[in-house]
Amino acid sequence: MREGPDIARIASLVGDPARANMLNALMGGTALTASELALEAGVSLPTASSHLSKLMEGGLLTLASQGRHRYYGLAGPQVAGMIEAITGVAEAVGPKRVRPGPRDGAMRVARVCYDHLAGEQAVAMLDRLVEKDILLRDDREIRLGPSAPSHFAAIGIDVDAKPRRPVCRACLDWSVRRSHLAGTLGAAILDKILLEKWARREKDSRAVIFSPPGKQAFEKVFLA
Amino acid sequence: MREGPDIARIASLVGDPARANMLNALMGGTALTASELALEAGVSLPTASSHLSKLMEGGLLTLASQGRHRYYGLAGPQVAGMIEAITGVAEAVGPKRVRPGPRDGAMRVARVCYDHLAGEQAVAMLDRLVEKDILLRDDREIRLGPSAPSHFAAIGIDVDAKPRRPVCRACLDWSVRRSHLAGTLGAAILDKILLEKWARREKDSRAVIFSPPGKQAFEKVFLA
DNA sequence: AGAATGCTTCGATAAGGAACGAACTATGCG
DNA sequence: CGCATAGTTCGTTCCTTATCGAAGCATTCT
Repeated sequence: MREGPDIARIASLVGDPARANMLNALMGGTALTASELALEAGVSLPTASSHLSKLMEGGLLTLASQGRHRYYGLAGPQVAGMIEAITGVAEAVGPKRVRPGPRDGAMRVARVCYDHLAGEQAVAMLDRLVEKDILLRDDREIRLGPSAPSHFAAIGIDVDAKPRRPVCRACLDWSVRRSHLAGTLGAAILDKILLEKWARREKDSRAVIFSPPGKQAFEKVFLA
Repeated sequence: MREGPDIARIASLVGDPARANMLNALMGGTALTASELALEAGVSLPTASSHLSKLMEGGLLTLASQGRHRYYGLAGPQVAGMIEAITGVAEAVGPKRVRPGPRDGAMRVARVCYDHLAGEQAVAMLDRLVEKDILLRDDREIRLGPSAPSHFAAIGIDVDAKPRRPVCRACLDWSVRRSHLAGTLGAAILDKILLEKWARREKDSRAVIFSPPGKQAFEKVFLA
């Protein structure tokens, strides 16, 4: 009965269906209000509020107050990674509650993971960027290559601004068991994809659907 | 309230303190009996048994019956990875319940992760093996290099036997945020380390303590 | 100021599940 | 064959916690 980090505390926070639904919704990357999360989890507003304060106290969420709106979001990439890991196990072990339909297929191809793109497309993109030495990877560490600033500047992404968060980070992909690109650069690329309307977010899902021309444009820029 | 994989179910299995302690104990890699796990979790035998059947039903454990002994073990590397991910969050978020003492330091340097070595030593080892082209890594995928068979044969490890489980696999390290070597090769190397008595397992802990000559020998073989 | 929205706190209820002792099954030993 | 050890099942008790309605704050709009 040794005392390590309190893993049961964290796991039990995720272990409630209502809270799990909320966290899952937040994996979409956008911060949501208490009412939206209540709807998402299928509980009343007071109940949701209670859950949210527990998640806050547990350090899994961050809160941004804007006037009378209070936006809840995942506390960070590490939390998002944990949720993906649990999802992976649930997926593998689960009694195939949903047969792999077209929606699951879409999730496998491309989905939002917290604030960046995940799925086969994202894995392929990272591979190609590394192959072209635009990014340099050494294990989990990913660094910008010499040609990165000009390459990304050409598509309107500034990688020179140095924010608190790392620019590049590898994030593990449960569907493909490979890594894809996270960090501010990963987030910026997802922004770009949605801004250019190369793809749209599936309503009420983390799936990202590329339009045929959008896919071509994406591949031209990132997989060429 | 969309229906994905049942993440709450899995998380709530880990979310009970008794079960969390059991899983944590099993992260040591050796399968344990119900009585041992009961002791570990600080509960009575019937209680432990009940928890164990829940974990079994949830697909998190495997059971190997040997006579009147029933050995429980983690269901696989994916489950182990999930536990490490949750541990990482708990560690980061946790109210520093235990100040980083010598034991924590040891865990950071080298520890057992399921069936292979983790920690700074393990990360350094993988880096070096890749650097020497004995292993080839491309993202999470790790393959054997041409010189691998002879190199490992020299220290009594046969990498040509092809079992079901992959020979090489990257496993994420919460203490260092980098990957170390898992898979059958990772397991074989840990075996080797313990067999040669280069290091000993800390009693009741996942920490692995190298003796001064053992550390030299290890570095000569794997970090040279 | 007054009304309306967004959210949290309070209080009561109810359900789930963790705990243990006792009884039961199964394997191994003399 | 009996006794001991390892483990599961059963039944009961008890505590935790999820839930919602009603009431209370806070912020914005008119």
